[in-house]
Amino acid sequence: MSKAPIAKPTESELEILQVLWQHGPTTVRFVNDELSQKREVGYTTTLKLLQLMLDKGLVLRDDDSRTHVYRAAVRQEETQGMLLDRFVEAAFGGSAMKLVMQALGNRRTSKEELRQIRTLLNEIENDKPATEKGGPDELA
Amino acid sequence: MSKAPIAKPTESELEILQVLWQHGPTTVRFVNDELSQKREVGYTTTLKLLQLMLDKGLVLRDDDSRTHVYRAAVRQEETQGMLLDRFVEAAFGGSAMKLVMQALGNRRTSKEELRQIRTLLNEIENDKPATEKGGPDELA
DNA sequence: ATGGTCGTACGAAATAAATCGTAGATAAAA
DNA sequence: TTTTATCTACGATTTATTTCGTACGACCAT
Repeated sequence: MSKAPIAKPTESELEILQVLWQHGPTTVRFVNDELSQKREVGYTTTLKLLQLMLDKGLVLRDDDSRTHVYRAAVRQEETQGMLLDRFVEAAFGGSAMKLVMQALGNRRTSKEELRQIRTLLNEIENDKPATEKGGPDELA
Repeated sequence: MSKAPIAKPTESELEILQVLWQHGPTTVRFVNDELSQKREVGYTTTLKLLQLMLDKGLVLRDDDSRTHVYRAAVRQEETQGMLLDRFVEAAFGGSAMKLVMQALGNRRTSKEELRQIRTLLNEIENDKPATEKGGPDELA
């Protein structure tokens, strides 16, 4: 199990990763179009970001054709978990509980969501392998 | 409505706020000592940070005596909530559910904590019925 | 008083992150 | 073929954040 020290993506990089996670391998143009729906971003800015991310190992690219195709090199869950750890530490003094309480307390949560959480709680309490880490390994 | 647009604290500023929230009004020296327990920080660095935070309105200070006393100007829950919103948006594409699931799933949570959450879930379900707010719904 | 300590103020350097302009190659259109 | 559009590379700038040096005044113990 190689635990490669994943670089922490910056906010902009995370935006890009979201696009790649959601849409799969794609071009700079596509990513830029996606980002542009939310805010104004120059094409070369997105390009530069992707190039930096390539250096950092956050993405991989296929440059067979002139128009390169980028894809995420880090898993969504893994990355989110890492960011969550840092965030909990930074904003909630390390208490994941407080975060959860706040997230649940100050938000409208649907019955269905509450049910899901109860189910999860049961799984955790029953020492179940709670998280199905399985999943197809289609990265890297 | 005094909805003063609270400035988003940076990571370092947040560290300082944590100290102020936890210990109440205190001096630069004390804050710096606290921070120094985790990592190396110069005294004037902490001082400068606090001065910048004063400008931003994140803290207030009593400079009656030579040794100034700083205190948080923003409330903990409010600030954490704001940061949480941003974080959920940036890292989890807006889905607080996913965040909670991940926070609960990937962590060893004590029985006591689980109990607290159940209690909270009950409160939410009874006291404050989940309001189906008509905002942009995230897919959970 | 006077030397040493502790405090604030503040400019500025060091670092990190995001943005953009321009050059040059390739492809597609006219 | 000439022109126009598209793409990558990459330096440079801008902006945000963090860090620190230095000056200088106040306090304290001798």
